[in-house]
Amino acid sequence: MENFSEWFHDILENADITDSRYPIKGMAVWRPYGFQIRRATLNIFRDLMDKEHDETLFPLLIPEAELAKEGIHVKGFEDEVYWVTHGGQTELNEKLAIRPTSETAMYPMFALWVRSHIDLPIKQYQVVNTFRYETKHTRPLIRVREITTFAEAHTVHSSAEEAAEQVETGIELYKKFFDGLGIAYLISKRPVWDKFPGAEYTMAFDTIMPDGKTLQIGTVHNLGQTFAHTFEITFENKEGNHEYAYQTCYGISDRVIAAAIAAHGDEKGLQLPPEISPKQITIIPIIFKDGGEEVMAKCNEIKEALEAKGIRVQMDTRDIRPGKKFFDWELKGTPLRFELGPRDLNNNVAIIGRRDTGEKIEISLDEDVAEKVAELLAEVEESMKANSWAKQEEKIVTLDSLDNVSDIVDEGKVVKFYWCGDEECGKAIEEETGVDILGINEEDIQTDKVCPHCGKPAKHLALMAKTY
RNA sequence: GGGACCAUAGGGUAGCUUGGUCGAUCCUUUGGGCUUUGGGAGCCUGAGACUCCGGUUCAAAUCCGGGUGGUCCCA
Repeated sequence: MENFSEWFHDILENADITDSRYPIKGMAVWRPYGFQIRRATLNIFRDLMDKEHDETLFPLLIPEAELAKEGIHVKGFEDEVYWVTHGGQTELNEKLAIRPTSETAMYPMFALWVRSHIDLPIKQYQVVNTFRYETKHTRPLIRVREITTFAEAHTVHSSAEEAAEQVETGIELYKKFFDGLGIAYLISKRPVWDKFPGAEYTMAFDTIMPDGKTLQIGTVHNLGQTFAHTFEITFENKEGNHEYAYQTCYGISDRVIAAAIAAHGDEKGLQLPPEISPKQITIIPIIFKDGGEEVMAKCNEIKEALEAKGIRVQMDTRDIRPGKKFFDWELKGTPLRFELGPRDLNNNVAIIGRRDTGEKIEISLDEDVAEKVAELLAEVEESMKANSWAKQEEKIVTLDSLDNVSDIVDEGKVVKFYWCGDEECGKAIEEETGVDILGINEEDIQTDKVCPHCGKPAKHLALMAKTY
């Protein structure tokens, strides 16, 4: 994968995931195959979220007055908001913003819903599309003007402690989610100058793309009482006093799918973790002029046995040569392939091919094929995950000096270094090296090391990288 | 925020410098037909493009201006 950008662009097109030729910059069509991947991904996500939250749906449009209420927040988004100004030919009295994110849509409602500590906590999420007028060059799934899959959770609590705990819960949820997709990640606390506009602090998940640039794939924000003050979200506590609520919010987006594609893909194409692959195994009957019926009959029997076990299976009966089918399904990333031809039938065996290792495994037809496939799927999943983490490990270097950091990052590395944590020092580092500080990877560490930039005692282990 | 480059069938390209030979090249894709089928099949026969608007000119895929879209670099 010499040129990741090019590879990524081609794979979206060739594997029928999205079509970015839609005539609006930064907006693309989810094609059926891609949509199935997206749906499977969301199914996993919803299963996780539903244990902790209620799913809701808020309107797409936000009155200008609400959006403008929270000054710091609006400043972070004002240059990228789309506005609805007309209804038909009539100019609206008040402009309506198309949500860039939903805090200002949700929180006025939270203010109505929260009266007493009994009403707390509120934990809700929604999966919606959001719009941002990106001015930088857009990239499908990574930097888009319509984020088609914006999964945002918002919580309200009666104490700062509880909100802080919720941040940890959010992090744990996302860990499980990314683990399920076999995506390796780095967790860091974003520098103060890079936190979510209006948040007290931001915890972020980044994954390292094949070219060494990092991609932010999830964030968890502790909002403190900032928005509660702005939107008057107050509750009566047990003592009968009115108090401002504490909030968190956290979200993931289309980028998760980009990360899954990038984490596992190779020269042959896509490689999907069994969890999100629309089909987990493809049966390819090898048919000659004679003896086709027996092969088909056996394939159908196997298909039913696999379905009975809850395995997502398809049979490719197209009238083309088997080799073409192999290439097609390797490109589309199906984890396993099942081949059966007359020769196999005579020997009472079949071949299972693994997409991840390329291995061809001969199995006896007397075996419990469905059981064997289920085992293999589990193995593939584990091995893809391990592989992804191993690749990430190779790309991280720990440095004592930042002298060559720019060159090292250009070689596709992510840098760990001991840092004092000071804002001015951090900004100076970014300025002088041209590399971003992702954030603090490990806090309050005990070390004799000093900050390589300012020489003060190091307090944290921080991460630096080129970012998407 | 600043800059560079690019736009030809569904995808990838040749042609543009020096306007006419373009009725536009090749690969892929694709409809129909026959033979095939254990790693991208072969033959026959069809289909499919000069990004948009304006300008220069006897003549524009080719030159000029702008729009839109794309790619990349720097902050």
